[in-house]
Parts: sequence; structure tokens; C-alpha cells
Amino acid sequence: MTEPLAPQYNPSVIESALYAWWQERGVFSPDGAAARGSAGEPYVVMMPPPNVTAALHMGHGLNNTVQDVLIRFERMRGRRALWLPGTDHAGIATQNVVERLLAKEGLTRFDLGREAFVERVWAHVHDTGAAILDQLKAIGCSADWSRTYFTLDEGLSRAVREMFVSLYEEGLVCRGHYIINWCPRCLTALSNEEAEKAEVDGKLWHLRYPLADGTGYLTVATTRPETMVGDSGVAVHPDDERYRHLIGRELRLPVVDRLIPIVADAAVDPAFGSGAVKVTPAHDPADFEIGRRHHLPAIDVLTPEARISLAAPERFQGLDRYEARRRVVAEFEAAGLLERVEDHRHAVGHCYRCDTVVEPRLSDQWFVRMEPLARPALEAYRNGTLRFIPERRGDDYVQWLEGIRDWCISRQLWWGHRIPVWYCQREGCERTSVSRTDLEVCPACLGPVRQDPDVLDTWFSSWLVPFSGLGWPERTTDLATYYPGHTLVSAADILFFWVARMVMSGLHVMSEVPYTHIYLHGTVRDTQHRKMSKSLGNGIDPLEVVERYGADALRYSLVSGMSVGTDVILDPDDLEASFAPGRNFANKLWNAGRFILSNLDGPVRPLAGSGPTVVRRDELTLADRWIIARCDAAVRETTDALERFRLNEAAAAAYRFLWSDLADWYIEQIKPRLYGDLPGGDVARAVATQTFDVALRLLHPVMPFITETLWRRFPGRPAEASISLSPWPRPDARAEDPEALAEFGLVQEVVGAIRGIRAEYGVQPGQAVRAVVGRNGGAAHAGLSRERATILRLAKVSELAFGESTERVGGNAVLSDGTSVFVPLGDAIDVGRECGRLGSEVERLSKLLRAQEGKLGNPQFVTRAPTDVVEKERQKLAAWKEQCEVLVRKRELLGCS
RNA sequence: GGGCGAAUAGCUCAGCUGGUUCAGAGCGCCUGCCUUACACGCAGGAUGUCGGGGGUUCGAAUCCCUCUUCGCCCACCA
Repeated sequence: MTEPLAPQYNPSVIESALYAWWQERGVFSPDGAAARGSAGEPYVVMMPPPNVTAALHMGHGLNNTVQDVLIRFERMRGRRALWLPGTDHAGIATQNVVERLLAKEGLTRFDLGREAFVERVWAHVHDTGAAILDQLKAIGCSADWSRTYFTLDEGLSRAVREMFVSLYEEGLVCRGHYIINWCPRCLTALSNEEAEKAEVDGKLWHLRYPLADGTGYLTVATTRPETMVGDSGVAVHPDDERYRHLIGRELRLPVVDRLIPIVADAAVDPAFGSGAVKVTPAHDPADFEIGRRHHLPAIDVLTPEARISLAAPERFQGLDRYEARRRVVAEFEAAGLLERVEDHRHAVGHCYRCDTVVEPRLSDQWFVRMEPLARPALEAYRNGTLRFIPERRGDDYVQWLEGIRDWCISRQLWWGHRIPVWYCQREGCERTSVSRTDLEVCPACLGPVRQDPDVLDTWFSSWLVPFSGLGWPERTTDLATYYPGHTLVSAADILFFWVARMVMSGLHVMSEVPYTHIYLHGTVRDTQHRKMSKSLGNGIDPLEVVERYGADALRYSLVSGMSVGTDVILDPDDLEASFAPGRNFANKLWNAGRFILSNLDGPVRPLAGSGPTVVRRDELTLADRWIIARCDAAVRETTDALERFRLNEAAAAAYRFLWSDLADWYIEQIKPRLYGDLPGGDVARAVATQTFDVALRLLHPVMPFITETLWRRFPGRPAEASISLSPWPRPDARAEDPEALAEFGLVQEVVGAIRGIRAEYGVQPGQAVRAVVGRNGGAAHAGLSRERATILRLAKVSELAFGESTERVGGNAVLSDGTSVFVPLGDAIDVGRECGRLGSEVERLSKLLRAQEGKLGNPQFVTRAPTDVVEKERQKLAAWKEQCEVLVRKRELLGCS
């Protein structure tokens, strides 16, 4: 712990060992906090459980960095912070992964059979070993890994079954025969949310259906001509004058040569297409409803793979849906029944896991009746219990809940929670039993039973995690302590899949919302604003960034580039551009710490408290008071920003304090004191050490590794002490010091002005200059003489005088409060150039003056604007006037023409 | 089709309740510096009709309207 620090921060040698140390120390566990006697209120964040087979991508990086910042912040504030991690069995996704592996061996899951396949998936999941959790550790996530759950483990499986059965008993889970979204590739039903609508360029075919009596035809318009082999009617609007006379008559369906009726239904929009709709009850939700109202048969003409079924004419059977589409159109055309074809852009559902176009399909599935669950969830938002950050996201939530439809939860997969329903096989009984325990026989007749072959939607297990992850349905201590939670951090893409549903289940089961704040962050995109994805190859591997720049640089870059609700843009082709700022900042922090540490020569005097060594207020220089006041401001700004979920502002406030205030000014200012050239070294060491300590703590949530490493190096730290458990800095009213801020601010301005003049006239860096500061300033002037040494040193000034300069030739500047600064340059200066410079400056000021005089000459402004604003503007005018006069005088002195 | 958001320096973005953080930061660019914490650094500098137009106001990057351009969410007009 005492070996010298390298001049460059090297994250790789520090991070993994430090992480292991945190874990050993149990700093991530809220139980540890309780054991240490920290009886703070719990603060709970539910981690969106990554898929077991997933690899970490930038989306995870962003999402988990945000959560870690919040949890570390609250942990330091003394809350019993629990970040509950887990993994999701991810039904379709994981099954797809293993099926692809099997395909490489030339096998399908059907070759293995259900039991062997499920074993194979378990083996795969075991092999991948939830590697993503280790990857989250690599970026510093401080989740309580001792509580990690898996949505398919025993406890959560019991929770899933309890939920299913009790909802069934309440009549909220039921089996139904409806049109659902079917993925012909995954061979399963999907929920509405899992069928992602995407606009596609399609066609609208206008097909003629001849009247049965041969007296003409009726034209229908369709985007899916192949489904016509399943038509069982044609519908028109009851008030449509064009077709009224046809209602009740029959059409001869071409291709299949079947008679179908023309019915009247108000659902038809007379303005669209031809105003007549072919009705295919088995393959369209609207048609299904129309068919039901008019008792039209539902003819299923598609197989699970979306090929034409045996219900269609033989020549179509077995054809792929798109091939069938071409053949149907061709037959209409050949028969002269194809009226026309229009281009038609419309929204089509796509499987969210494999992007295959989904097929609406009639089948028996299990559903959750959502409306009764949605009502309390809406109420929780409307009465302010549940809040969104950013606020406008609440609109999406409301819109979805208001239009909520029943949730299809059965999946024709093998990987997942088996549906706890058994069907009696005995003829005459055939009872359906929904049970918390596995059944061997029918409870009614003791006959043989068969369990429903389907599994549940993955989201049916993950919507329970705020309580199932804490032990529900058992009444555990964890459940009592950590439910309800507080903040849920998510990207918007799983708002409906997961976030909103957890609110519903939480209110229903636990009678309380699972969290009060929903923070929705943006998406990680590339410079063309495309979402980063494996298929586009525009992703950035967070682990590569960790390797090259360190976890802290990754985290800082993500957080600083992220404003509430907006996307984070990163350049996959130039990691340097995206992550170097974070790396540079870490290095700056490292070196500031290295500098302060290397200048400590013993115990550091305390700044507060009691005792003989406490630094007295009268020992503080202006610079000391200034950095203490700036430090206090940084505490306020950072804390306030974190409380408002403005992580980027928090990072910026701490960054500014560390780099612009502490490193650029304060550390530079105290060097002569530290080196013994000026007295007060012990005070400087005390102030530097203690303000730097605050900076470390303010930065710790964002940059945990480097701050911990440096923090532990400071003298007086017990071996087991961790910054993670040190208290979050508190604002201190005694540190506020507007006088010091103003006075040192003027010192900074003087230094800046002299440096500017030096640079402008090309004064050699090693060459000292003299400077004369006018006495025309205000109250802040007192600081200039008190920090004379600072000005001499930082502006490389050999002699600083106050008053009017008697010399003519040199560089001039005017400070914000009207103070003039003159740097005599003798022969070194080009008088003509200075004349020109002063001339253009006078011109600029004159323009400002004219505008300002106009403003103040406007009676409307003077009478209507608040008096303090008018007064400010008057002062501004006075200051500019004075500056202008100074410059004009200079011009005269120089003899400018 | 309905709803929402964004447009500010070459790039990525701050700018919150109209008025000294008001035109900013980081990166990039230019000039000069290996000043004993840091060249992943220091000092200085250039770059903007705050998307166009209109309005409200004493005063607009900020509020309103409108247009343009890009996003996002929702949607059973087949």
C-alpha cells in the first residue's frame, strides 16, 4: 500500500484485485450495512436480469452503470442498498441458441425429444455459466451477488406456479380460442408485444369474386391473397349504397370454387380499398370477429410452418405462404379476375426474436385478463405514486395500459416453466385441473392425466421478480425488508414487456408498487444513430474498452455522454474519441492524488472538530477559503444532480471541481507552501487532502476503482476501510464564502489576462514580465494583494504594481469588474499592432455601449422591467464605459492615429 | 393514421423557472511549452444567422404558432 504510484494510471493491475477485495469485505451486501450498525432505510434496485446466454454489450454497460452509480450513491448516503441481480432463462432466445447449435450437428430438437433437449439446454446454460454476471463485475457493478436468482430456479418456479394458479382461481387466467400472433419459424404463439410492428412496402391486390348467379362480381382488396383459400364470406358496410343490394347474396369463391355469403358489418370501412372485405376468420383478428358475428366458419389454411394446409385445394397444399400468394394471384390473373395491383405500405408484425413475419393464427392458448390488473397500475401513476424519469415517458405507459389487451402466455416451446395444468384422459371426465403440485391422476375420477405440453412466456416469470426474487411466495425476511423497492432503471424497449407488468403484478400480489421511480435511459447508438447490434456489426465490446481504458473510463464516458432520456452516441470505429476523455480524467485524478500523497510528510491536520491541531480559520489563506467554498458548491451540485437522476451533470460538477478548480488552481497555488518557500505548508496539506477526499467521494459512484485505490492510500485509513462505505459528503453552510469566491475569481482573471497578453505578444515562456493593476476595481480587489504571490507565480510576473502606469507601451486588458491590467513591454512590443488591437477593441465596446444605451434609453424597458434587472444593466453600461475610456486613453498614450 | 421528441461550434452534446454562468463543455483543429503530479499534460487561440419563417414580451437559444428535416412509440383500414 505504500509503494510509489506510477506516473500513469494503469487500471488493469488494480481493478480485478480491488473487486475481489470488495466482495470479500461484503461491501455490496445490505446485511453488512446492518451488521455494521448502519440502520439506514433500505434502498432497492432490481437489475433487469440479462439472458443467461447473453454476452455483455454496450446497452448492458449503460444500463448497469446507471444502476451502479445510483446504488453506490445511496449506499454512501447510509441507506441499506440492495441491488438485486439475476438471470433470465429467456425461453425463445435460449431455445433458439441451442437449436442453432444442434443444427450444426445436423439435428433438430425433435430428433432429441423433449426431455433430452431440455437437458441439453440446461447443460448449455450451465456451460455458459451466466458469464455475463462476471462481465458485469468487470465493469464494477456492486450488486449483491449472494442473492442472485435465476428465473428457472426452484424458488422462482414455485412463485410462477403460485401466480398462475391463483390468477386462475381468481378468473384472471383462462384458456381461450382466439387469433394470436404465431411465429412460423419459432413455432410458437407470441404476445402482442412480441410481434413487433414494422412498416413494409407491400401490395394491395384487388380481386374479383364472381356472384354465384353469374350476374357480375364483387371486388375485394387484400394484402395477403393466399389467405383467400380460407375465406368464408365477404363483408360490406351496411350503409354502403354501392353494395346494399348484394347483402345476403352469394359469391363463388374462385380457386377453391366454394359458395360464400355477402354479409353486412359495421367494422368495414367503405372508404378503404373497394369497400368490400374478404373474411378469413382463421387468419385475421378482425375477420375472426366478423366471422363470429355472422356465424362464418373459420377455416385454418396454414400449417404451423406457414405452409398451405390440407384445408386448401390439393395443388396448393404444402406451398410456402409466399409461393402460394404468387400462385393465387396468377390464377386470378389467368381467369381475368385480377382487377389491379396497388403499392401499399403497411405495418406487419415481426417476431421479436427472429424477425420472421408473424402469422395471425387461430388456436387454443392461455391468457391473462389484463384489464383488471391495468386499472390499479394506471391509478398508481395518476395519483403520483409511480413516477417516470423523464416524465413524458408516463404517456407511453398510460397509452399502453388504456388499450391493454389480454396477454397470451402459453408458448409452444420446450424451454421454460411448464404450464401447471393437467387434462384428464378418461372419456366422459376430461376434467381440466390447475394445480400447485404435480398431478399423477385426475383429482375427480383418478383417471390418467396429461400435463399441458406448453410452457409459459418468459416474461410471466420475470414480471414477478420484485417479490419472487426476494423469496415470495414464502413470507421471508428479505421480502418484508426489501419490498417495495425504489428505482427501476431500464431502456424503454422493455417498458411493456417487463416494467409495466411488474407494476401490475406487484400491486396485485403485494398491494404496493414494486418501485416508485422508473428511470428510462436512452439507447446506445453509433455515429449514424443506428442502434448498436450484432447483425450490423457496429457494436462496441465493453470488455475491450475495459481492457484498453479501464472500467472507470468506460463508466465515466457513458455517464457523461448521457442526458436524461436521450441516446448515447459512440463511435465503434474510433474508441479513442469516445473513451479517451474518461481515461484522461482518470489519469488526471491519479496524478492529483499522487501529487498530494507525495507531499504528505506526516499526520494531516483536521479542518473541523476540536483539538489543538485543528486548522483555525485565521490560518486559511484566500486560496484555501476559495477551494473550500468551491468544494462545498461541488458537493451541492453533485448531490442535487444525482437526486434528480442527472448523472451527466453530477459527473460534470465533480469533474470541474477536480480538474478546473483543484488541479488547475489550488494545487498550483499551494506549491510554494508545500515546498517550504512560503509558510503554511501544513494548512495547505490539510486543505488539499480534505478537499481531494471530498472529490474522491463525489466521483466514487461513477469511477469506483480509481477512487477507492487512491482513497485507501491516504494516511489514517484502517486496512479494512472502503470508500464505498464512507459517508457521502454533506453541504456545509460554514464553507460558503461568497467573498472568497469573488476575490479569488478576480485573482484568476488577472492571471488569465496577463497570460493572454503574454501569449499575444509572444513573450517567451521563461521571460518574466511586470504588471500594473488599476485601482479602479470594486470590493474584490482586496484579494489581489493577498494573493500577490499567486499572481507572480502563475502569470510569471516579476513585479506587480497597483495604480496607474506611467509607461506607455505594453499590453492592456480590462477585467469583468472594470479593473484594468497593463503589462509594460517596452521594446518588445509592436506599437502599430497594439494600436490596431486597441482600436478594434474600442470599436467592439462602442458597439456594445450604443446597444446598451439604446436599451436603457427605452422608457418601456426602464419602467416595465424589474428594478434589479435595470440596475444590473446600468452597472454593465458603466463598466463598459469605463473600460472603453481606459482603452481610448491608452491609444492616446501610444500615439495611435 | 394517432401521439411524442429532437434540431445549438467540424463531431458528440449541455444550456433547468425568459434577464452575467448566455452563447458553453469535451473531442478535433491552430500557436507556444518535455514548467520537478500528469504530454492521457500546461498555457493561449479560432470556429455559431442557437434548423427556416412568423408571433408574444421592455427583453427569446429559452414561451406560442408554422414550415422543413431526422428519430421514437402506438395502430386489426383488409
